[in-house]
Amino acid sequence: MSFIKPDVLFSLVDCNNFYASCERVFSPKLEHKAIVVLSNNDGCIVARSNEAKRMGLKMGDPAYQRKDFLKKHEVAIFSSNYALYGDMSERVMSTLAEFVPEIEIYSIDEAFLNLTSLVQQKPDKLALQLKEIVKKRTGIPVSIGVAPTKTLAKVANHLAKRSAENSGVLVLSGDCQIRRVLENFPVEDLWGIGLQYSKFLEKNGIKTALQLRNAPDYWVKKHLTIMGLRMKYELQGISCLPLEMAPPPKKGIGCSRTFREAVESKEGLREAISTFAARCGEKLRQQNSYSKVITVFIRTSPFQKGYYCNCKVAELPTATNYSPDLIRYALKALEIIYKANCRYKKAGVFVSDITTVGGVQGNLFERGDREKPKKLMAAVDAVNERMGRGTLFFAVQGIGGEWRLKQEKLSPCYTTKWKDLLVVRG
DNA sequence: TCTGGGGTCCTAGGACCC
DNA sequence: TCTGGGGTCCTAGGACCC
Repeated sequence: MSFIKPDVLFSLVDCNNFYASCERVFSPKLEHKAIVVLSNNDGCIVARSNEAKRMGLKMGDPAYQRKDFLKKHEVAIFSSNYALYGDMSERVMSTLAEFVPEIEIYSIDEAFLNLTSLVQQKPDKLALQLKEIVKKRTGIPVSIGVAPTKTLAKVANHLAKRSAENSGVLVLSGDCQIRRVLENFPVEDLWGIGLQYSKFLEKNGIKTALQLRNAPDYWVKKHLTIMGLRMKYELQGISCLPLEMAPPPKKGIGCSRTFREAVESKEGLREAISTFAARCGEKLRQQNSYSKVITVFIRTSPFQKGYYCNCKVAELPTATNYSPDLIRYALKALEIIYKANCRYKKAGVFVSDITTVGGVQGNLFERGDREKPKKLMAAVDAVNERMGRGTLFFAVQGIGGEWRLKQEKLSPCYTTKWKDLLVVRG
């Protein structure tokens, strides 16, 4: 029995080792060299070039535990440079969009494409062309999987990446081929199967994607929820997950950081919390929405004795995206949960109960001009957009401070700062 | 000494309404 | 024909993704 509708064709384009590849684009001497990129505060390894993967470096390895190893093997180390990666991502995505109008930008380094209307050409040829043009224009290597559903396109992509012989492109078509592939595909590598589910499935004798595909509907739904059932159908070639071309507005927005050094003073925390609240405001304004609930949390290191973690959820009198308001209420919340003599290592601010511009509830007791704060924020955002984030900020956010990021191995912002522009010598 | 950050969705269970 | 507490909202918690 075949469920395959040959007229629908999804593709997943995934940048190979994205952060590491971005760094390599601007340092060609790193070609064929091992590269790792670290998380904020140079904490953990979050990206690795193939060479680094082959050395046994793992995603999430704490950097300090690997310091000697990295040095000994002359691994190139970078702090995360999100300005660079974000800009490179835009270049990759706009290149793809130029050739395939139906595109869903799924993450900073992945996009789903709908190739259905483009398969006058053979899909494998088309995918290969896309891969080449992206590499040529941006310098970023990508892998491409093509299949009748998103979940199968993920499978195809996974295999394309791992086998050199299909040159980074794999088209899955026909139920026979799909079954053959799924029979050898570990269930834990499926999109939507994490550690807990894979342990559970293993215990129940399900080790391959094909076994999951063949499990009874009611059993899958009972234990893996409706999401699991959808996944099962998708593995059968029945598309349940449509392409989402316009990202829906976020339902919650947050900003949190681990501090470079522990913070004990209330003043230090006030700076950090103000900065996070202001950032939440920026993000809200970016998607034209307002929030009515703000949550503040602070915590000490969970790896140390005397762990303290607390949060305060506060309802705002009226939905807002005005940074001074958000800062004011966040600091009020901080007062309630702050405990002296703690070495705080992390803090954050979340905003939720988000409404769109038109949905704001007025407040009877609200005073003053509604337009003025709006104009002020628009002006601040415009300056920061042009001159770089943090050019204009509120005094309470402070400058310096032990909580700010450690980024000792930061590469230049080659594509977003004039002063960092790459200089080519003849 | 040193261990990231930002999201999504689903379900169960309780409160409350009729 | 079958003849039963049902429906809605909210929250906490747990799974997942990159």
